[in-house]
Amino acid sequence: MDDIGHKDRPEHEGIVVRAARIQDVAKLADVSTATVSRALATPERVSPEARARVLEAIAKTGYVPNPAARTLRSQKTYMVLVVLPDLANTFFSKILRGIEETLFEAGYGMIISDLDGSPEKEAHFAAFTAAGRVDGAILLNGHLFGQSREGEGNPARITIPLVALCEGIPGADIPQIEIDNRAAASRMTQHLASLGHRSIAYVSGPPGNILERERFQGFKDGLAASGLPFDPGLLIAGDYTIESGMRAGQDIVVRQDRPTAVFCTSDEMAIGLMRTLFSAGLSIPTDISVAGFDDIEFAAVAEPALTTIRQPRRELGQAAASALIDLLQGRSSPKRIRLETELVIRDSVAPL
Amino acid sequence: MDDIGHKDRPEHEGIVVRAARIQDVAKLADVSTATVSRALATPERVSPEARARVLEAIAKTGYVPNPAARTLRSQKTYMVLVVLPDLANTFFSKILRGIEETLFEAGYGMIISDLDGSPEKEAHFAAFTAAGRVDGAILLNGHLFGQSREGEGNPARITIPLVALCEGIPGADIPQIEIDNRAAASRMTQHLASLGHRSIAYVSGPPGNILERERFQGFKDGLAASGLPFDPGLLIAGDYTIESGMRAGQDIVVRQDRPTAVFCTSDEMAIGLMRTLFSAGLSIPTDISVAGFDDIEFAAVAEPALTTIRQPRRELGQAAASALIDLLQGRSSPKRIRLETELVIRDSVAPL
DNA sequence: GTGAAAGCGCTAACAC
DNA sequence: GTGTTAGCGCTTTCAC
Repeated sequence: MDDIGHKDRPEHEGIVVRAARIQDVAKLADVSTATVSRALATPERVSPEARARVLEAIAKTGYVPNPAARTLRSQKTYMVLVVLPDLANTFFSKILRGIEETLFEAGYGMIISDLDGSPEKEAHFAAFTAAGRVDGAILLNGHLFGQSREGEGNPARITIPLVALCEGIPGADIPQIEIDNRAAASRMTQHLASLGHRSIAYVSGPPGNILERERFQGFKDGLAASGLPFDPGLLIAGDYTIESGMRAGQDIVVRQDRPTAVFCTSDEMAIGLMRTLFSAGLSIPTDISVAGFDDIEFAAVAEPALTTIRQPRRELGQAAASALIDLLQGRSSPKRIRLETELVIRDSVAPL
Repeated sequence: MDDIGHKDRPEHEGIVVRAARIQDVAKLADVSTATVSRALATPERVSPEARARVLEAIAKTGYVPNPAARTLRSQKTYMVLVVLPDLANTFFSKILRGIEETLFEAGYGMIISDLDGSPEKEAHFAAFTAAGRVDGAILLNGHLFGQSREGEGNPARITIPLVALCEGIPGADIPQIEIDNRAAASRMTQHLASLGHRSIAYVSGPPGNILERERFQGFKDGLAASGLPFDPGLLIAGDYTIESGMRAGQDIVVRQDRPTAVFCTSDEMAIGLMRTLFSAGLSIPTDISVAGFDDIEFAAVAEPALTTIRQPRRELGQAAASALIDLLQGRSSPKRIRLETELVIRDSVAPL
C-alpha cells in the first residue's frame, strides 16, 4: 500500500498505479462521470458518439466499477445468500450448482452460509442479511431466520425477498419451491406393495422435519391405497445420514419377524442400511428389498443398484434462483412451485 | 421504497422506519460518529463510559454497520472467493465446510464460484476479483485466473492474496495446501504389490491434471519399490468421475488377460468400476481387487467396502482458509503445507 | 443528451 | 480520549 488504502494495479512491469475510477474514464472520454455511468447502465440515453468514446476509454483504462461505491449509492448488492443446514451433505451440491448457474446468468453472485446447527451462525447471518449485504436469500434449511427457537424475541427483521427451497416453510408468505414429497412417498410405497410386499418398514427422517412429515404421510397414503394396515412397529427412526441408515439396518437384522421391504426416505440411509444387511449375511433383494429417496449419484452404482425416487435437484436450484430473481427485479413469483419426481426402478427391490 | 432507496425496517407494527445509521447511534449515545466507530473497531481506545453508552445505543437502535460504506472507506470486504472446478463434485463439500468454518470464525464470508469449465465464468470472476469485491481467494481449480488458456493476453491483474488448495499451481508464488499425492499413490501401489499382485492396472485422472501427474509418478515409484515392471498396457484413462470408472470397468472386463488388481485414483471411479465388474459377473475382491483414493463418505459403505487413501478434507479446507487469513492480516504463511494421508484398508482388496 | 453537484454511511487523519 | 471533517467511488436528481 503506497497510498491511503487504494488498490494497486501494475500497469507496466514494476510501475504501480491505482485502479482506474470513473473519473479517469470520464476525463479520457471527455465527458462527465454521469455520462460514463449512464453509458454503462442505460446506454440508450447516451449519444452513440459519447458511448463509443466511453467504451474506448474503459477498454484503455481497464476500468471496473467499484461495487462498494455502487452498492452504497444504489442500495443493491447483486448478491444472494444461500442458507444450508449442512454443506457437507452431498444432496445439496447439485442443487447449489443449479442455483449458481441461474444466479450467474442474471448477474448475481452467491454467498453460501452453512448453518451447521449453530444458533450463533444463524444469528450472524441474520445480522449479515439485515445489514444489507445481500439483495435476497434462498433458504434450504426449513425455517426463517430467528425461527429456529420460537418466541426468542425478534432480531433485526429481514425485509429482503426470500425463497424457500426443498424444505417448505409453512407459515411464511414466500415462494416455496419443492417436490410433492407426499405423493412421491405414496408412489414408492404402492410400488413396493404392488410387488407383493405386505410388511414394509419405513426409515424416517429427523423428527419434526417437514420433509419427513410429508413423506410419512405419503407412506401411510400408499399403505392405505394398497389396502395394507399401518403398523407402528415397522417405523424405524433415522435422520437421512448414512450412519442412521446403518443403525436402522442393525434394528432390522435383529428382528425375528423381519419386514420383506424397507423404504428408506433418503438414499444415504438406504446405502448405509444395505451395508449393514450385507455384513449380516443377508442378500438384497433376495432376502429383503430396499428402496431409497432422492436418486443421488451413487444410487445408480450401488450394489445392488438402488430403486429410488428421483428429485430434479439441479432444476430445483434453478427454479428457486429464478423465483428469487423475479422478486428481486420487481416481478411477482408463484407462491408454490412443484417439480415432478420420478420413480426409478433398479435392482434393490424385487417381487416378494 | 418510500424514500430514495433506503432499506426499511419495521419498528412497530405498520410503521416503517429507515435502518439505524452510525449517526443515530452517536446522537443517542451523545458522542461523535468517530467514537461509535472506534467503540466497535478499537474498544480499548474509548473510555469505558462512552463505550457502554454506545453499546447501549446500538442495542436500542438495532444498529448494524453498513458494509458497503465500510468497504468503500476501508477497502476491505471481509469476503473471500472460493474457486471450484465443479460444485457438484461431492469431493469438495467437506473441504468447503472446512473453509467456511475457519473463515467464519475470523469474520470472513465466503463467495463460491463454480467455474464449470467455462472461460466466460472464469473471466467474470477474474473481473469480479479485480474489482475488489473480495479480499482474497482460495483456488481449487489448479490454475490462476487467466492461465487456463496460455498466452491469451492479460486481463486486469489480480493483486490480492491467493492460496492454492489440493491442486497445486506450479509456477505461482502463493501458499499451496495439499497432500503428498505421489507418496500416497506409491504407498497404495506397494500395498497392492505386498499382497502378491503383480499385474496392477491404473485408472488415471484427466490428462494434464497435476494430481494425476503426481499420483501417476507415485504409482510408478510404488511399482519400482516393489520390484515390478511398469506396463503401459495396464494404464486406463479416466477423469475421476463415476462414469469414467464404469468405462474403465468395461475395458477391464473385455481383456483376456485381466489384471488382478486395479488402482483407481478416485473413489468415484472405483465405485463406478466395481459396478461394471459386478454387472459382468466378477466378484470383488475374489476375482479382482479394487482400490480407490480420497476416502469419500461412500467408500466405507460401498459393497465391498473400499480400500482407499484417506485425504483429510475438512482439515485441508481449514488449513487453506487459515493460510489465507494469515496473508490477509499481514502475517506470512508457509509456501507449502502438506497434510498427512492414511491408507485405509477395507474389503475391496485381498491377497492374490 | 449532458453536466454539476449532492450524498449514500462509514473510517481515518488530524486537531485538540 | 474525543470531535471535526474530508472523502472513499459511484449514481442520481436537477438544471439546462
